[in-house]
Amino acid sequence: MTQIKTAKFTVIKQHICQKIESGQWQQHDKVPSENELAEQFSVSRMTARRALQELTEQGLLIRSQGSGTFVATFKSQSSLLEIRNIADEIQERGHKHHALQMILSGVELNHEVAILLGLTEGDNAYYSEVLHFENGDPIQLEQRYVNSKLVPNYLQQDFTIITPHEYLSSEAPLTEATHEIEAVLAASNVCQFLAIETNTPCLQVKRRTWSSQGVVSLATLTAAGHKYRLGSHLTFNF
Amino acid sequence: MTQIKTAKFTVIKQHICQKIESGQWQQHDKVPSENELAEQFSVSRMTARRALQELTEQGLLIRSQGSGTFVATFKSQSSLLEIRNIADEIQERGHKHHALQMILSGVELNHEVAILLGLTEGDNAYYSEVLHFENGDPIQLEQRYVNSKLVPNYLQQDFTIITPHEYLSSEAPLTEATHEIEAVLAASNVCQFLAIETNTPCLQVKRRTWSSQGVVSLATLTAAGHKYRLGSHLTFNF
DNA sequence: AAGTGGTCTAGACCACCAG
DNA sequence: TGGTGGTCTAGACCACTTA
Repeated sequence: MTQIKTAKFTVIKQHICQKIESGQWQQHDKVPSENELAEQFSVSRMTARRALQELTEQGLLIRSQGSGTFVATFKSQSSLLEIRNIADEIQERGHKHHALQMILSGVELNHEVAILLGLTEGDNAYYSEVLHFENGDPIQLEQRYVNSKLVPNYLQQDFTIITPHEYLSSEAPLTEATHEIEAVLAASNVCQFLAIETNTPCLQVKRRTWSSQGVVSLATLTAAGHKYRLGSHLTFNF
Repeated sequence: MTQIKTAKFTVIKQHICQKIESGQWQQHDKVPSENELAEQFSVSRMTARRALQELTEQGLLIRSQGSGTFVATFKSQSSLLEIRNIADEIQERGHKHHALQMILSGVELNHEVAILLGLTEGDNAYYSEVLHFENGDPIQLEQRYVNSKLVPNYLQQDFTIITPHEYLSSEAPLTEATHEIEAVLAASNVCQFLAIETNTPCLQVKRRTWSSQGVVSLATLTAAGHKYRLGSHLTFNF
């Protein structure tokens, strides 16, 4: 049995999150100062500070030198701000989703992917390529590396009946994700899959997802620019 | 004379950025360890660590416990989850921002733009085109319609010394925004401004912003795909 | 003037990865 | 085993805000 030790700053973060989530601390309430938290949790000020700092970066808190730390405003929402299942999105548009599983296999990691997955060059992982269709029209190619240590049964799935995202969410619940969005000209084989001309601009989203155990998966989602669009809606309620 | 002191960790960050950008440190090269940087800059390890940490969060570096810190892929990157001032973003990369004001005038609204601004076809509004440069390289074209009722003095500004975003934020604080992101082939005149070939894919962000009084502005931000990238970092603590 | 956050130091112990 | 990053401490000085 491996007992994973929870860092002290994580305990403090969770404590603050719980206060906010439960409503005990409302928007724009003052939260305890670094010194108060340090004393309360019997840690150094630097450790209490880190908890406040990270929650600030995550947008839950707002800090103001000289005056204090306050609960931020809720909140941003959008398809970019949440990780959606493409099948659900398509169905919500009243359209029909289906998928083709092009590749599903083990793979030996190169240096770059290994580092991004938190593994080592030469380690084995899983790789899948799934093409998603909306009303019979190919709309998105999903190329995905999966950490085989965290999701050992990935190769036994049938991704024509469940999306990789859906399966991964059930096996290793998301705790964190990063997106990088670029406009690219897709490789010619990708263009063939998507049934577009080779000089069509494509939106490419690289998504890295974490569970509490570490990096779960590294996905490259490519879609033709004229068929697909990302949206986000932010609100700032002062 | 106000002398702004640069924090030590910022100096180290800029040094590392410069090494990467100049090509002295290539992708996946190992960068100096915390201890090496601490000695080199005569700072404590915690300070050197902070520089590496923040650059990692910004996506320029990748860290791996036990093996070291490595250069990630370098591209300009901006966050999707907050509305940032492009001049600030560029300065945080240790680069120099400047802008050219191509157009600044009154304009009669067509049907589509009028509706998006919450006005009526034929109403007058303001229109600006500003080209943003990073280290002398044209990086983003900003085309913006502005609600003249909410920001009456827009035409009197000099957008080479303050960005439209900065000015609008001071005049009509943001309460809400929407983004739509697409990959497009830019019009030929836009390509000329951005100094790119006409078949280069571009990231195009359409941003509509609200203040408490209504729709403030409608901006189309176009950037070359190979120079610019959008990023977001999500956490799920709840 | 007191309290707050912002920066920084000079140590420490640990877990992990390499040779 | 030695180097790396991850966490943590117990101080310190500064800039800023509020009273």
